Parts: sequence; C-alpha cells; structure tokens
Amino acid sequence: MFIQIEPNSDISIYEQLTRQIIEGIAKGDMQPGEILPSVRNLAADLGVNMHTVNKSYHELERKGIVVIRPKSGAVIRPKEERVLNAEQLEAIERNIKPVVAEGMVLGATEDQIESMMKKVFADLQLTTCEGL
Amino acid sequence: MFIQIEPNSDISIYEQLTRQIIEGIAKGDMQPGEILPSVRNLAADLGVNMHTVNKSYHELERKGIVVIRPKSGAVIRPKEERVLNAEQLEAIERNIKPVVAEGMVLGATEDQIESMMKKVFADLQLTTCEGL
DNA sequence: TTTTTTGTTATATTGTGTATATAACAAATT
DNA sequence: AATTTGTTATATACACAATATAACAAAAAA
Repeated sequence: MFIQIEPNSDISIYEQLTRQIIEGIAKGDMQPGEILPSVRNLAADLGVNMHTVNKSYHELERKGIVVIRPKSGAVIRPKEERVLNAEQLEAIERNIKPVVAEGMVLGATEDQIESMMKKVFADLQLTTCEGL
Repeated sequence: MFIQIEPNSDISIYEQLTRQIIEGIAKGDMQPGEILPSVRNLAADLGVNMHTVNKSYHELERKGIVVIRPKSGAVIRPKEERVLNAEQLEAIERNIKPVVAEGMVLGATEDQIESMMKKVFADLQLTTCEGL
C-alpha cells in the first residue's frame, strides 16, 4: 500500500489513514475481499502506534467499508454487500452539505462544483475499470 | 439568526456554528455586507462562551467569508469580492475528495452523488433568488 | 502440536484541542 | 462621557489523539 502520513497535519493520523485507505479502495489499489495489513505491520511500516491503526480500522468498520474478523484481520467488504441503505445515504448527504455550502458562499457556481466533483470522481475511478 | 447548537454532537461547537453561519449566508438569511452579531451577544443567545463564538468568526475570516474589522465587528464579504482564487478552489476540491471517495466505496454511483449534490444545492439556494 | 501472529483489553502518560471563566485593555460606537 | 466592541491574557476542566507497555486468548502458520 502507498500511504503517506503527515505528522504535522491538522487532520489526525487515524483520520488521514482512514481516508487514504478509502481512496485506495476507490482507486482499486485494494480489491474487495482482500485483508488489510495487520495493525502491527502497518503501524511499523508507517512509524505510528498500533492503536492508531486499530482505531482507523474500526472507523472503517463503523462506516461499513470493512468487516473485522476477531483475531484474524479486517476484510474489505465485497461489492455485492455494498448496497446503500438509507442511513448511509443520509451520512453521505450530511457530509456533502457543508462542503457545497462553503463552495457556494465562496462564489462557486453549481457547474463549477459539479465539474470538480466529476474530476475527483474520474481521478479515483481511473484504475478501477468498472466495466471489465 | 436561527442557530441551534447541539452540545453533545461529535462536531465541536465552534465548527457547528461556523457551518450554520455559512449555510445561513448561502440561503440568503444573512446578506453580504451585513455585520454578524457581536461575539458577546451571540454567545449569550446560544448559551456558549464568548471565545467559542470568536473562534468561529476567525475561522470564517480564514475561509475568506467575512472580514473582521477590529473592535467593530465581522462583516460578510460582498458578492463582488467573492472571486474564487486558486487556493480556494483547491480547498473546495480537498474537501470534496474524501466525501466522494467514501460515497463511491459505499457503492454510490456518480449519478447518485451528483443528484445528491444538486439536491443540497437547490435546498440552499431556494431562498436566495439569484436573478432578482 | 508447538510457535508465531493476531486482534483485544488494560493501564498509564504526554500532548493538543475544546470550552469555559474571569479580567483587563484600548479602540470604536453610541 | 458612557457603553460596546474585539483583543489579549491567564487559568481550569475535560475530552481526544497518540504513544508505550503488557498481558491474554484465539487464529494462523510452522
């Protein structure tokens, strides 16, 4: 995995880790069904504490992205299981709202925000090759 | 102003305040050029500390949404001054990225995310009446 | 079946950020 | 002249982030 932690970021380490793992899955760097590195191994690789990685994995489980098998590992949920329920849809909308509002107030048009979204979407899905 | 603070939220008070002020401006509840309530008044209204409100106002200034005139007040920047610079565009994109990535991994399609964005956009711009 | 690795749990410490409280200051406003 | 304003300073309490160490029991590997 290609994860880069910035210790002096205003984003906490476990949050940086969580985001980068999510982006990694989105990009296809990590396939559904795969097991994430053990908390001890990844912690050693990144030079952070075991518990910080563990916290990130549990955050991913809370979001419904991985399933933690006790004493075994964190498995990326297969695509079949990724059916958006109402709760998750609301969570996404709750996340989008402040971002869009801030963009609007700063003077961005709907088109600008939409094209930004599409750009991000395209960047992430570049290596996924959905249709194959 | 119609601001509601949830003390037991996982979002900090000054962050809740910042978001709701931004949404208020987006909706048109507060017009550009208007002066935000004094930190002491708003703090008293909401039942929070003066410094918490002050922190929120400075966060709004950092984002480029208000201008603080020392010993006077925080003024909502007029629309004419709202020209998105490169830095702000990057900030918006940086905010959008993790939200879109999470949505994708949870199984949302580009269309789903796009329509969610448009819904949020429409809700916020409902009372703005741009063209009048 | 040993040995190793695994996540889990517990305790403790350090540092940072949030939020509050109180007070005083000087400039702006009334 | 009196009040209100943001600013600055100090102090306290609390929660969270991150680390360190240790021990445990189950899973995986030898």
